Amino acid sequence: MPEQPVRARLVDVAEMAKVSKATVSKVLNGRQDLSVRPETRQRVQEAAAALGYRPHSGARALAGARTHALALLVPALDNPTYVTIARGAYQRARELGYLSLLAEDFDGQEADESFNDLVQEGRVDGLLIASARPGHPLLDALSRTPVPHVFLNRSVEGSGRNVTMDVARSSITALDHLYGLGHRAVGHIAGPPGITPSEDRKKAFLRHAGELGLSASPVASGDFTEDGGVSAALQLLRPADGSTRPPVTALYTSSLAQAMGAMTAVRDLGQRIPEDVSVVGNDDLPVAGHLSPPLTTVAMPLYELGTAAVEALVAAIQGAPVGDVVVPTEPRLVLRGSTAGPGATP
Amino acid sequence: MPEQPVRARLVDVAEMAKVSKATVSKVLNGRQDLSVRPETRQRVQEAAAALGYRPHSGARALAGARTHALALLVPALDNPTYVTIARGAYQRARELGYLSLLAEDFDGQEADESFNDLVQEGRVDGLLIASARPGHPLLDALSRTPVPHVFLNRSVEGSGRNVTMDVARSSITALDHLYGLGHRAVGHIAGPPGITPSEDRKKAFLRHAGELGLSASPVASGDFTEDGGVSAALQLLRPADGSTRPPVTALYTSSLAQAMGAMTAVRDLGQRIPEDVSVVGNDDLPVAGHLSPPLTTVAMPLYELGTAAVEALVAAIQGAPVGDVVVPTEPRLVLRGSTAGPGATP
DNA sequence: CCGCCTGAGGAAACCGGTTGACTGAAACTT
DNA sequence: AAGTTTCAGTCAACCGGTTTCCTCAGGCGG
Repeated sequence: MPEQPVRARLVDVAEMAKVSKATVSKVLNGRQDLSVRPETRQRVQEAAAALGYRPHSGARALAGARTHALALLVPALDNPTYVTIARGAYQRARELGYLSLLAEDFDGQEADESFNDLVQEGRVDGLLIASARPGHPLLDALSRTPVPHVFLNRSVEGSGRNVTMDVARSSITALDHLYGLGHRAVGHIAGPPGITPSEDRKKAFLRHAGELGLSASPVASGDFTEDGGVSAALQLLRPADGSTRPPVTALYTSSLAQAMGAMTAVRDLGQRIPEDVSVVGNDDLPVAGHLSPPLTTVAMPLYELGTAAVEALVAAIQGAPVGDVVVPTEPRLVLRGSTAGPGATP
Repeated sequence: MPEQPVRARLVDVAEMAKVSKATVSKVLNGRQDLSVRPETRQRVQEAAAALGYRPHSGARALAGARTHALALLVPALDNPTYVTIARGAYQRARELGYLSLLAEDFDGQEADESFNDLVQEGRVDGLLIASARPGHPLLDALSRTPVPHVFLNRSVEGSGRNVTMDVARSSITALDHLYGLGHRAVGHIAGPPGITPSEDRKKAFLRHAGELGLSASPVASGDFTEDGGVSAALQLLRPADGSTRPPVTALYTSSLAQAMGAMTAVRDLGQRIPEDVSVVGNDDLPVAGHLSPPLTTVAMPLYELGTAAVEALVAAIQGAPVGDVVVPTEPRLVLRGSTAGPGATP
């Protein structure tokens, strides 16, 4: 017969420590509004530990306290960028006594589902939203049923609760590197219109291209996927009439997947990387080192973005005023084999 | 002042429909132990819809009913294999009235955390475990505090609750393809020892290699990562003393990442793909099409694995006897550019 | 006409915590 | 010595559902 080591409850701890439920609750939650003798406090803590006591999340949530859970909404989990962010969020949440759940929000389609399941059913205390874009159904739901939240990576203008990285700086870093190698005609593969970090990266790219006096700095947009990278790259690399060589000697892409697509496109056009065309990707992830050639990237502080977003959200839940946050860590160039001077010999 | 459109509660619905809480609860949960007039039923349903009523998950959980949530524990989220599985699980869970949460369990390190946060705190009704391996701390926790669960992909011998795919068939599919192209010396890159699907794939590989009478069928193990693929490939490709050519003309890998690593290794040895060495990967995912050359893979029914696991778990939660399940969908070869006959001309 | 059954729904206990109001004893004032 | 604080904790209501046991009204058979 399977023994039933029933979960220890608050009363069990109380009984064992010879105090009341109230005292146990207050001690374990570290509340100040109660004075306890150190020895009592210790008895309670020992009893809780001995019984392996874990408060029932439903009961806590019900009693008006919080669930101590957050949810991170990402647009696509097969984009490892978000996995890194999620790890940072999970870890930091844990340190702050929260559990971070992960939900995929395929560009808005599942937003209402998630919102209902997680917020309306009272499973979480707040949302980390990485899937925002203009007109996203979530924005609507949030205005109808307010719940603590922050936007990360993709910001929402005027929300006053954006947690972002210095994406402008990433364009500058990439461009400076390519310029230093001698490139004077550089193309940029941007993300879909309306997605903030992508727009910002693009603006910074164009501005800095102007500052450096590049002879050409065309931009093409595409999804953050491999396919998006392929088609955008083909636009940028198509030789001008009468020429046989691509109009740019280097590409800087908005995502890692786009960089992979761009590399495919370059090769399909019979060009070599990096001899004919250099490629720099955005976001450094393990795969980058395993492409051929290994991809030079701009490493963004993704993990820190996750931790910073959690910190901001938890502060908001605890009543602090929110505000826009920019993760202080600077983008960093990771030099690999996909970049070289224009016309380099193999 | 921000209006507070307080969540509708059960009583609100009851009031609006002019019935009692009990009736609303029973109607909405579709219980049979109550007879209601169709018109009453309808009034209740309309009221619930009008108020946008969603039951508070904590309250439900407390009241002894279930949380209607499951958790899927995967060993690594940056492995897109698990993302596909997770999507299948999420979708099917939803259809069955459950919410599927996702938790990363870095090969056991976070298992206890997750178990405590999710199971002990009563957040979920059951676990989908994709991160099992011999000696995993979770197995221990499960025996101490029983909770409905199934193992997927990585099975646990003797548990009688394994949901798996026909991995043996995947080896056969890959090998038949390579054999058909003329390969007689094929190497296999397996996963770490002790991980069931990897062991099974390896055994099937060796058995079928024997059946086909291959002249060589060496196996090397490595992590499921790119690096694991590189080092295993280097072992398999090292020319025998006195030879200048690799001892095998094709490689079949246990994961997609390993295949990417293998491709890197092949190139680093100055060999061409597929002219000198063909490569077949396991699991078909979008990236496979964007490598150079595009990777031939054996597509496994990952999504279906997720759905099947959820079905098994939900059945278990509802008291049905569990049992081992093999997803019926067969592995399928996805032909791309990384395979050709041995010694093919470019 | 009375008792019994059945259909439709209601009353209230309960799940496991949290929380603000309250109490008894000891210590301190005046 | 009596009143007032402070300390250390307790009491009991409450959160929002679910579930078991009832009740009530009407129909039916005898």
